[in-house]
Amino acid sequence: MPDHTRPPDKRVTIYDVANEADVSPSTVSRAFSRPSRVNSETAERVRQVAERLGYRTSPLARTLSTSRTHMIALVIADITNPVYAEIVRGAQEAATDGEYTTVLIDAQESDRLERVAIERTMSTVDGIVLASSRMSDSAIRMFAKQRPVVVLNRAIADVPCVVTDNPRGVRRAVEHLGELGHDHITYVAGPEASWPNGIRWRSLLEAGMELEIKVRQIGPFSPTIAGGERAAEELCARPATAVLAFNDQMAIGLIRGLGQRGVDIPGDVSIVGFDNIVAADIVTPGLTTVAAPLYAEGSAATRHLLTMIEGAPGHTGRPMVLPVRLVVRHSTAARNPSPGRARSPWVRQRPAPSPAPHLW
Amino acid sequence: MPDHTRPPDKRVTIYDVANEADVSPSTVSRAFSRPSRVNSETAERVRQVAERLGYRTSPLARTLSTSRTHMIALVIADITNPVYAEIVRGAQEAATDGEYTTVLIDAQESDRLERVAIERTMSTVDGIVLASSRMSDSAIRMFAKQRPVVVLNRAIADVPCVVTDNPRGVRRAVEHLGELGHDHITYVAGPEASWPNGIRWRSLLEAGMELEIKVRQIGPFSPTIAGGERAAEELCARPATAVLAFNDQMAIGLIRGLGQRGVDIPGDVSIVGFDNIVAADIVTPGLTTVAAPLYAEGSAATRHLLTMIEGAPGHTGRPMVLPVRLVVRHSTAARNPSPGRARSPWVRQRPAPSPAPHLW
DNA sequence: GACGCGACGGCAATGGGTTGCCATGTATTG
DNA sequence: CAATACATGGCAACCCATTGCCGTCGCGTC
Repeated sequence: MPDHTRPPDKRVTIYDVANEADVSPSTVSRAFSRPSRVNSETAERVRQVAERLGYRTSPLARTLSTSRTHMIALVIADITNPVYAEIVRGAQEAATDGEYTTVLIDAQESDRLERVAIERTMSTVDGIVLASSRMSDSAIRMFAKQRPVVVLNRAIADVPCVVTDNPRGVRRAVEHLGELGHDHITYVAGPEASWPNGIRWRSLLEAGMELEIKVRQIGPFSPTIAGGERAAEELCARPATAVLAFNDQMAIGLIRGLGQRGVDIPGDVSIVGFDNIVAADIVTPGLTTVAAPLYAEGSAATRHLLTMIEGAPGHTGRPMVLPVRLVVRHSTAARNPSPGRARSPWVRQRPAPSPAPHLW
Repeated sequence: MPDHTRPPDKRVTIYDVANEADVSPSTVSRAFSRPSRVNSETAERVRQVAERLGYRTSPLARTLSTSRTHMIALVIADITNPVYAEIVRGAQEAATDGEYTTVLIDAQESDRLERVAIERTMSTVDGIVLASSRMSDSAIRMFAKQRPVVVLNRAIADVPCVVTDNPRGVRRAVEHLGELGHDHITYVAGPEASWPNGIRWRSLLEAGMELEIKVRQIGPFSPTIAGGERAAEELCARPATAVLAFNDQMAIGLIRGLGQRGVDIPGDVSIVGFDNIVAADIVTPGLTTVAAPLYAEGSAATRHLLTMIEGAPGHTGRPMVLPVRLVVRHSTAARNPSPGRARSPWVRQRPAPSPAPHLW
């Protein structure tokens, strides 16, 4: 007789194992979830039987009684933005290490979409990482009341946060531009709902003050390549020699938009971005940018979330801040002495070439 | 007396509602999940009471009795590859429309990681979309036996598949290169475990046969920019005038790698990629590439999966094939008549510049 | 008036672990 | 040797909604 396993249409439960191993179901349960609570020999026997029967613990059933789903939600502002790829990786890794599964939510830059998606998912997850949330502080706090929440790239009182050192990043960028002779920097703003956008601008104000460099802001624009291209248009109306863009995608849009209008980069304008996405190394000229430890952001935030889920207080004091560094490439150069065209640095204005073929 | 809701530490269940509305729990349950099965007035009353008490149906408990989690897994080969962004979006949208939640799994180009992640998650989801799986056919079939599975970018007998029209895409690329005077095309291969890699090569063989263009293959290389750069090295040893790369990332790596070695693109070599990722429009020169309807891929696969979950047979006949188109940019040009340097088209070989600053 | 049928709603089992509490037996301590 | 402590394992309640099955009741029909 080959094997007398039970009818294959029925899944194996702790009761089956219990019968077979001659113990009670609770012992089987404990053998897996709290081995210390049961005699090691018994535990071993149970494990053997379970193995033989092909028993797999049902996470769903476990969930019902423990009300832990062992899932966390990772909410990102825009999956199309490559910055998030590494963040997601970092988060996944940390989650997997902790035996948690990650549900990814793409908010598509919409605070409404973000909110409804979270509402829909919240009851199914043990905690939430909000990466670059576009929601209001109060909305976030409301969620934080119902589930452990860690916020990434944003500082909110009373909610645990992980941020990068924006002030320092801006400072380094400004110093760099200052050393190149620029005495005026234009900030190309991203979404108003974006916290980094605000702090970058404020940091720029401050750094400008200290280093005696004038600053101004244009925007807001959408934090995409297209947004950067639109910013390029506007920039033409109010030329600048040095630009700090909210992020790399906008910076790349600027490079393209300005390039199409015959503006030389970095000859006429120096451009600095944020994030150091892969494409920053691909554009011509290579983009000088403030790099953040993306992977570390994702994993730090997630690890912190997991400790909160396990019951830790979730220290809400100062946000955890991660270091940044300036990556210098070729989109920044010494300020053009602009011989004789002080008022309007960009005199030549060749017609834009036919628009590039476009995406689906 | 302000309000006499039950102690706030306890969540509201159907039993609470049942008590309050003076019906049995089953009626409450039915009032929500099968309104037709209960008197409309009763249903309305129940709904009112539920509303007043702030009752929220617990998806977890529902899951246990229906054994439907209303979640699906979306497995992608590499979240770092921008192609997947749109696929994920399409899938999310379709899933959300069907009231399903998506669990994203990044396989990091590893078939082992892919398998263990799926094993870990399988019992928690109602179905799986496998986008560009790196697993073996048999592994996939095994999963398909346990849960509904739809495979994207790959054709496997007996498993529902969604693919893009690779043969046609390759054909168009070859025609394009042929028209430009190229009579020899080098295919730069991606991962051997990648199904599109295989079919693209076979399609190239076929198209070359018909159009009397010689073809050869080098590789495999990793399907990344770095992989393309390595391919560039190897390509230097065996020069070509026209290259078809497995995907855009490799094509971009080729452009950079060859460029650093002084090879002119498209003057000396024409390059065609696959996928039409955003960066294809950003490199210099713009990359000619075969574009696929990524969003549609994701949503089609997911919608099909959902119908299977709802009990549909999951037609496993021919795979569903989505159209592609060739996007011509500036990385392809008429074949250089190569005056006097027929044997070795790339004579000038300037020293590579210092390596670009690198990522974190 | 007897019978049949459909609408409505309740009972109780089900899904599969988890865990507080108690009982038993063995080991340690004074 | 009595008394207390600890290690083990079982009992049964619990998590919360779903659903097959049955009873009741009102209405229409022959």
